[in-house]
Amino acid sequence: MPERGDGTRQRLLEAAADCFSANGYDATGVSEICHRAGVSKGGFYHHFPSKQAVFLELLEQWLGALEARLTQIRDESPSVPAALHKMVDTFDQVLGSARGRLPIFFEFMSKAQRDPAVWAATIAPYRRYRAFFAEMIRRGIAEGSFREVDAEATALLLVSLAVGLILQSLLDPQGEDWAEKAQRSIQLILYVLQREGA
Amino acid sequence: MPERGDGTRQRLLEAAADCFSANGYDATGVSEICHRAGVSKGGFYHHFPSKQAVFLELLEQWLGALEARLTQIRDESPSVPAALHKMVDTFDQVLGSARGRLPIFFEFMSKAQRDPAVWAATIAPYRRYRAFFAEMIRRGIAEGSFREVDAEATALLLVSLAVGLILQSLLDPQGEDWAEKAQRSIQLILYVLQREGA
DNA sequence: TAATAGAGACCGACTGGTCGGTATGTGAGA
DNA sequence: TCTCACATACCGACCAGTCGGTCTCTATTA
Repeated sequence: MPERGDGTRQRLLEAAADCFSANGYDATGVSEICHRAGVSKGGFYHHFPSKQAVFLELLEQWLGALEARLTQIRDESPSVPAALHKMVDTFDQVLGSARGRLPIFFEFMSKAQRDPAVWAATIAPYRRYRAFFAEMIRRGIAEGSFREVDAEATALLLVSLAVGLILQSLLDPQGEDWAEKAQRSIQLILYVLQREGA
Repeated sequence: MPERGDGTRQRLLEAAADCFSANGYDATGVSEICHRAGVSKGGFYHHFPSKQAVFLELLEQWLGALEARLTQIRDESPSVPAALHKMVDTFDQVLGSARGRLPIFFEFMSKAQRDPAVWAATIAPYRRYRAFFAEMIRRGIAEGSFREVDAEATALLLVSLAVGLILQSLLDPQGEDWAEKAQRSIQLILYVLQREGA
């Protein structure tokens, strides 16, 4: 049962996400968020202690959703390579559906450099991602899909590649078919992982 | 022959770079830059039309220097794989020496999303990087070091990897030995490129 | 059931301070 | 004396956060 103020709170969060995406954190005023949500300034500060609190909550939502999606794909896939491929397949979905929201990503990174609170909120899930993929690699080795590679190093490679691709696709959205590029790159990596090489 | 005001201008640029690195673009006030440079606000606006102009000039300097360094390494190396390895070797140098300055990187990206001027200044050199590496790959194929891969796709892979590694090393500086990780990753890629695989 | 008291939701004017940028002044060199 | 390189003082806009107050819903009591 939704509490009385939950709708307002949610509207504020969504409005904030829109504004931050469109204009960036610093350039977005609290009053702008309020206007968009149809809430007064007082209402805003009733629900959130500060502008940054909204920012952090959005960060948590976003990273959490991504992790949930990845976990879901992993659990639905028959094998580790299949799961990785599936993740790449949804790459452009992720990019497409959240296109407008992704620019906040940079904002997070940028802020994380300076603000310990943001840093903690960013680095923790990020390390979980690395651990998540390392675990996948280990599983792949166990199930016989992969050679006996260094799981941590390979996970780092995968995450780096993903991060780099996302970053570039953000920077230059219509420059390339990013999903296809991602597809190719991951295939190359998988090829190396799977083969019995020297 | 240095003009009368060149020293001041340079001091302003350096002060701005320091401030932007330490606190970010938005959080840095023009007066802060002026104070650090020992110049008045009038002096600042005598040399630069706006705060953004300084930002753009720094961006240009930074990207240009990186490109020059890469070109130098390429021209000094006996073969393409050697050049790539050398570039990776200097990876931690780049990270280390410019550690403090690199966070502006995010700022650039962040701003490039919204500001056409910054976008243009960012995307142009970035595309040159991709072309630069594609050309290197092609050269590697010509000299017999590499298999006949898709040069553009491989260049994208390399750049993505580099970007991803840089980004992560910025986010989590003392988490890993990033130079070594980079080393490993690039070796993996080179291994694939060089071998005569199926 | 009706009156009442209180708590949480929300309003919007206001504040204290900051910041980018400008207008004007000034001293030194040509 | 004229110009260039800078200094000083200042403006107007803006913005995060505050504060006193109102409205509405709910729980209690008579």
